[in-house]
Amino acid sequence: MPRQTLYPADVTPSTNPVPDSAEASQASRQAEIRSAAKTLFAQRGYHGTSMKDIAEELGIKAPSLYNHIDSKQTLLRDIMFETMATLIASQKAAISTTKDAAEQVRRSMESHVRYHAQHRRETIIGNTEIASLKQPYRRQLLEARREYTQAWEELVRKGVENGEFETQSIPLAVYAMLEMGIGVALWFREDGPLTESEIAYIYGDMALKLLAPAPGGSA
Amino acid sequence: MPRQTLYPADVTPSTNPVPDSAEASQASRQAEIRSAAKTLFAQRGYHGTSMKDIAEELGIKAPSLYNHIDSKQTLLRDIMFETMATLIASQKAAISTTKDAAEQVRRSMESHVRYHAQHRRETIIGNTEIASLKQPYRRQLLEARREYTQAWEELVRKGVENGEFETQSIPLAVYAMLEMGIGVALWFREDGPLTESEIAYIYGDMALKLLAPAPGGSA
DNA sequence: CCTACCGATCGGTAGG
DNA sequence: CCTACCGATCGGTAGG
Repeated sequence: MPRQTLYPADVTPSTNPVPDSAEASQASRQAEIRSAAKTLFAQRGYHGTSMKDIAEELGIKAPSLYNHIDSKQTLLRDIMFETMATLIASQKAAISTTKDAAEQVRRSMESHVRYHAQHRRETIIGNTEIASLKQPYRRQLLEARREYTQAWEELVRKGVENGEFETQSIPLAVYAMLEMGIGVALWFREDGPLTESEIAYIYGDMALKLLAPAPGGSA
Repeated sequence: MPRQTLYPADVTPSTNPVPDSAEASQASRQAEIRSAAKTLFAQRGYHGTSMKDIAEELGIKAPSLYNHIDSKQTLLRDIMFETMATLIASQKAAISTTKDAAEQVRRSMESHVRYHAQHRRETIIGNTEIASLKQPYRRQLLEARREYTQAWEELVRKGVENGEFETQSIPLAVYAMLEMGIGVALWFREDGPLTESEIAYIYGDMALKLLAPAPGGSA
């Protein structure tokens, strides 16, 4: 929807493997705008960032942005939806290669933590700017979040039913695990004392400890 | 600093146990403004809320607010600092009544969760509007946060040293515990399926599970 | 507590 | 991609 091409969506010229240069530069300019917006929205907030700020980041004037995007609001919307879609897809990929609940939780947590370590700007925007997203987009985004949470709850429920896990509350355990992983985005530094992989592993371990059955057993 | 009285700070008339009515209504009006600001900042964000919005909540015009407050920025600052001070004080109170590390962690977590369940607006503002806080206040607030985090780390370190706890990383375990408790503010509802006390207890348990030594022992 | 008002800035459009 | 410009709104002040 945000992408402007010379063709309507149903007549995309799929025969040309190399996009013509006008189209390519349009797309790359959009990517540059989106990246500048991510940096500034994360730093100053949506309402704290002006279109002029974004334009200056690219060395152009604010009105020129509108040759590439529809509005400030669609810029925010596209950033937030892309983020949720990527997160959901990465979890699906992570759990597809095993059937064991504990292993699925470990891989989900590692994927979750890696995503948030790699997408710090997007995470900050996602946590901070939900209120800045107008309807119906806000509702739709919360639905996408709900979908993600529910996938986690089903995973944990499966493990509880087969005795691998034990918890006083499945939803609370899931909220706790998701929230602690999101928090990684707030402090992770690529040049920090721990690598992304080390952190992902430790968080995977913590998730399993949270769900571990009591030593004595419950039966 | 935000409080306006008829007297300079060093000649407050402490002999009068009942504040005179002008002073009292000044103070209560300030409290009303701060409460309206908390609600709106949490809902729409700092930059998304205008002084006119806040004034309308009280049925007055925007310029009248300036009889009670210095600026929009000091309003935000006071909200955020009050929040951190309360949180730190409540943890100190929570750990003062026992010396056992596990029990201190449990009580800290319960206190942490209760605070965030009870102060949802303040938590949202605290997580969302750090960037809106100008220097030197932003720096000072982050220092206060650091103080809180360090108190937790010392608690956990003590438990690790005496063998009550086991973790691959003290700071990561602390970040995880703090973040999961903060998250309670995002979904807690007073009329929800679990009471604040039930949630606090479950989170206390989760904190201890996170720090539990492996069943086999490490020595 | 109000009205009247300030300069600054906002997102966005027109038109080239 | 630009300049010129729009109406709207912002935080805050003056003065009563």
